[in-house]
Amino acid sequence: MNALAPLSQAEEALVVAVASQTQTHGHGAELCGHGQQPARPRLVLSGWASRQRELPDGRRQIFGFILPGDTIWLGSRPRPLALCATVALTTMVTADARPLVAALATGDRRYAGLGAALDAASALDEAFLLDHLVRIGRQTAYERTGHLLLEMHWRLSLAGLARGQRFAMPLTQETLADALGLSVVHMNRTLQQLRRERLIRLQSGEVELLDPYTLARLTDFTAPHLEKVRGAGALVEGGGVRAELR
Amino acid sequence: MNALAPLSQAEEALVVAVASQTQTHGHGAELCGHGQQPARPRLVLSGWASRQRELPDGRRQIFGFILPGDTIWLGSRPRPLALCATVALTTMVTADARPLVAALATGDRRYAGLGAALDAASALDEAFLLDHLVRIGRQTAYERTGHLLLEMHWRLSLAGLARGQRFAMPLTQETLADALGLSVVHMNRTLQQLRRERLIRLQSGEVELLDPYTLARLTDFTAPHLEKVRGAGALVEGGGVRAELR
DNA sequence: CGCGAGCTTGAGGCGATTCAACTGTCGTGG
DNA sequence: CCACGACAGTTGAATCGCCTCAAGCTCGCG
Repeated sequence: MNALAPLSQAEEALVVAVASQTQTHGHGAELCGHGQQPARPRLVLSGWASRQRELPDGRRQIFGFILPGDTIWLGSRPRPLALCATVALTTMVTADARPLVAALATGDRRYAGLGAALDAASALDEAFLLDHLVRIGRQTAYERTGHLLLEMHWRLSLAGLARGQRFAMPLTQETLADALGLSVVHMNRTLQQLRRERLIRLQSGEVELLDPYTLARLTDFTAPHLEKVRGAGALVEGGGVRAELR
Repeated sequence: MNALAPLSQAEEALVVAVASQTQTHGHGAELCGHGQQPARPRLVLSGWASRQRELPDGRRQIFGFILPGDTIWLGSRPRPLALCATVALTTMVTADARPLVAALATGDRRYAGLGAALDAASALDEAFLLDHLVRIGRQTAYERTGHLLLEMHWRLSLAGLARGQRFAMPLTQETLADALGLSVVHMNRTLQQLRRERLIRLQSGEVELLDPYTLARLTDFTAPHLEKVRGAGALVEGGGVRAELR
């Protein structure tokens, strides 16, 4: 989170304090039903979730993934993306984030960094949504898949959860397919093609990008511009204090 | 706009005043380049625009359409959707909306309705983005097309720009195709199928929904819930004072 | 050991794309 | 007044990307 805006000591302390009050969600648990407000705002400490919608006949579209370090339902106002069905894809550990909301609500300027970080996160969410639309609307299965993997790597790197070009990716091919608008079978074949061309390694829930630059060129991937997302304010890259996420 | 939140007389007066200072944009004009801030916030009085992104090889994805009554770049903070390339699809007339921004910036409670309407509009924008993702990711060409037409009708009705089941739809099939992730040729054939099955009429820029209920069922369309979008505050449906848009 | 979930593979088919040509309707200018 | 080009829409034919159905595989786990 301090990669999105520099946090003061007071703010970091607050985050660490919040992280002591945890809750565990099993695989498949609904963190938020479609439409109604979720139980309470949460900070994700570990595990992956998806925001999604299902059609009456069973088709599913995943809007995006929630990764460790992300927040759920922490915006200043209700937003459709935050209100849609949110489902745990792995077992997850989350923390009750009400203290963060309370701190922000005071309007205390000591927590300005926190507010900036949340605004940046919300802007990033929206940017990912646009990328996702381009992927699904105008890219081939091959491009979509590579592009999504690069995005995941970028996000996890920002959160300090990637080791070089490798990262844990606990999603099934069915889940990836539902995110990318593909069938499971074609998802499988597409991943195999990426492996065959030595662009990725993928086994037992771990991805390695073997040639990220080529992959980025092939899939037209460019990393988000953090400066834009941060707005005019915070410009300093955050330090390394995120032990609470590991 | 007062369909999204009840506006006071002062607010309506402000909107009308703004609408006197107009500017005309030709077909194809860029209202906002990709990435950088647009010249200034604007209120659309007539004409359609699209928010879009283009890939280096020429493929184009349209994120959504901007209709008369919509605002451009009026949010409280920079948001990726508002920052992406915005192009006039017809000739447009827009008004300089800086007075509205100024009024909001005063924090004056007399302009609370205006703020609520803009928040609601922004939430609606995001909701449309999610619908768009489902369309493109998980619906057939036939479903996508019908669904989009229903959405357009709903939006135009809200703005008082539909006459019953009929409305002006000044988009080319190429534009529709780029929104729905289809080729022009297939867009054409899909529209013909909808006509053949007597679900729509479409000629010389005017659409008529011949059987909206069947169409909604076939395409899994449900109108947005205005109450949710409005937040807890404004609940009263707006009146009819929108002469400035006609 | 047997079961289930996820992954893999083949075969066949449909939906959507591409290429290419043709039509109709404008507005323009000779 | 008509020739002209530009543009949107339409149509046919061939092709391909992706889907569906179906079966077999692998692995972890009770």
